[in-house]
Amino acid sequence: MESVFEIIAEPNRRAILGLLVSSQQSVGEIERRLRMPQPTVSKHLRVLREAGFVESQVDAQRRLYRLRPEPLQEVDAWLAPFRRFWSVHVDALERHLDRMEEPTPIKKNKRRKGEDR
Amino acid sequence: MESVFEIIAEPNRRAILGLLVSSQQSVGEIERRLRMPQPTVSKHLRVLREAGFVESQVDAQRRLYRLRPEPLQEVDAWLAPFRRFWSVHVDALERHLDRMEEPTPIKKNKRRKGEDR
DNA sequence: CACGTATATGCTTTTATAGGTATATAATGT
DNA sequence: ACATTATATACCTATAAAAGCATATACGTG
Repeated sequence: MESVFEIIAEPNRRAILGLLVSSQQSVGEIERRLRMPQPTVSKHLRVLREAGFVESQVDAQRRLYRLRPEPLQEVDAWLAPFRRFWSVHVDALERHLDRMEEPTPIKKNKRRKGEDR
Repeated sequence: MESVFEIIAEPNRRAILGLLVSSQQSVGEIERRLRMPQPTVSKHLRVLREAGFVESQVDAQRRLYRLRPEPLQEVDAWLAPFRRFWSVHVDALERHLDRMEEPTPIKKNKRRKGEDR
């Protein structure tokens, strides 16, 4: 499990991260809220911990897990160039739609055979 | 392969998306630039296409693939609550570091056994 | 010290997916 | 019609990882 992307590919792990974003939780709380077997929770928490997504603090027999920002920031950073891409394309779409406002000569269908979408 | 997260978990697919962000490419161009066997490229492109990350346009024997924004925007949307989380925590860290500027009484090590990080 | 509670780990089985190689399909030019 | 180029797909194998269950470890309390 090398990359942060593989870590967040697992739905249960995303659910756990989603829980922890509001506040820290014990393993048992996560177990109850997500209705997930305890070993499953512990195993996913281990993966998340070793990848730096969460850290734990001992509180008697409990372990309180809380979020750490770095790995998700890494995902955020990876998205940066694509954000630029799609803002450009929203602009292009808007310009296109603007042109649609004009008198509207009816166009022929120019789609070619084998082209999708 | 249900979720967008599983799709981008694969490094070759992320590489392909990274290539396409600048401009559309044919399968052969992707193959050469990423030094990836052609069937590998085609298979990953199929996955990406079926998940809506890319679309293709026929150009003679070639197929030109280009990016579509929606699935990555979905990832971006998933990150939103975490962004709020880490901006809060950067603030907290800053306040903490500010306090460190003060006269600095030497503290004892309070870490408990079994606590990580 | 025995017991209950909380969490972690070990083992086994199942499943999904990526890679490799060969081959199929499609379009083009001669 | 045939050869060439470009891309897609089929089949097989290897591998990794998730789930389930049992069990181990750790702490706290009577």
